[in-house]
Amino acid sequence: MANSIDKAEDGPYRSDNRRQELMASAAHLFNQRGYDATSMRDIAKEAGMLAGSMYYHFPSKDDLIIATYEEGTRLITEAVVEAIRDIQDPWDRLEKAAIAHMNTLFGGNNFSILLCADISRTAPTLRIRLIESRDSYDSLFMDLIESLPLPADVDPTLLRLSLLGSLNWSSSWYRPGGHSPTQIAALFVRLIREGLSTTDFHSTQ
Amino acid sequence: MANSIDKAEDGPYRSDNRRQELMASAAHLFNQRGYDATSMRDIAKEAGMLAGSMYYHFPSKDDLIIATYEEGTRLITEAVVEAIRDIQDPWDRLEKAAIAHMNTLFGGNNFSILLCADISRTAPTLRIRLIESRDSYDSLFMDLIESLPLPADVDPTLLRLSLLGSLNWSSSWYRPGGHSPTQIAALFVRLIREGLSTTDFHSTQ
DNA sequence: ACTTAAGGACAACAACTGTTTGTTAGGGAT
DNA sequence: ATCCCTAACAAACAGTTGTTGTCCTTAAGT
Repeated sequence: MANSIDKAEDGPYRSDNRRQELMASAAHLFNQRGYDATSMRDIAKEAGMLAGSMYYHFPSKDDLIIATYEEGTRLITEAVVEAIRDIQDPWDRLEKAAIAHMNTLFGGNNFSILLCADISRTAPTLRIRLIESRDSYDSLFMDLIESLPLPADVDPTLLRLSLLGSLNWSSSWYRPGGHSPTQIAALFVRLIREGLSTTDFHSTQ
Repeated sequence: MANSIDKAEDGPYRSDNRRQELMASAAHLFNQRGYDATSMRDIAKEAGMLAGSMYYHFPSKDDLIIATYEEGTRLITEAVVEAIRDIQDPWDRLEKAAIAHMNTLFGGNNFSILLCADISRTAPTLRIRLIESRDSYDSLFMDLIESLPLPADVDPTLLRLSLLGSLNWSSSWYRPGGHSPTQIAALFVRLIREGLSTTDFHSTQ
């Protein structure tokens, strides 16, 4: 299951092709230092090759960035879709989705968490491609939220932005050892579902 | 009121000192392109001087970054403190604080919105200084949240992170013309206060 | 065993990075 | 009228950036 990732397209590849390792190294460093602060030489060094050699696999740094980012959306989309497959209740679906979202972000895969980085300050050409990729994932949450029984005066888009804001912002403060990703996601969904009113109406569960 | 900003410390300055313009140009570009993608020459050009000349005002790029960032925390702290001064009710105080927060972010000052940029991927030396500055602002919200009547099973820290996550994430999607900063802030506070339960218990106000 | 292309090493590129240097025009106080 | 210091210019610094071309090695197909 590890040797067919992302070679969906075509072409003959040798068994010692290191495209995957390259992407993993890139994702790791992008997370650690950000896109700009990570040089092609840094990535190559971590992957055990020279900078110029990477241009066999990726025509430019931007293409490498896009590839890792899209791998991130692919993985997290897969996880969320799987998590809500058999759930019917709209609120439950949202909760399971949020939990899968968080567990994927902090579950060891270095790709999905790239989605949490703010891309609004990157170069326009690159940004457009990344936004495109993320939008397809966001629409998944949009559907979940529009399935909720909402008060008429609440904009579902604003609601999605609030939830995803809370969840994604966690990438800047989450550290293993405290609350688990599952706990965090469950609380954040509970917040927008029940609020914090201590009137005893909602103190159960 | 515009000529005494940030010259609180000491020293004789000439009336044509352009430190302020320099900081404004820097903040503008930092917001637009991010720290790394903004070169000293870019900033100097926007301010109408040469790169080397900036080193009279700031000993390094990091110092310039820190100065603009701290100006941002100063301004937003001022706005929030002012907004909650005469409010007593804990929930009202939180709401007014969130509203002041958002209005300052998008109110035209180019400094405060720097607080919304994710700094977890910047160079460690710089990051420490920025975190220090932001923590002092965050503690303001921590106090507001700890004053709320909270259920025992809700971690106030997690609550603060959820709210500030929602609010700050808006810097990546907010555009004038849609919902106002005030509306957005009010909704986000209402969410964690009442939730979205459509059981009619909380549909008043 | 031979051929071919995949995969990568290596060196060099021009452009750009933050920073430093030496120097100078001019405002402010004496 | 003098002198100091602010504020900026202009040019250069050494290092790093993404990228490219050329060359070599090696795995796979026949």
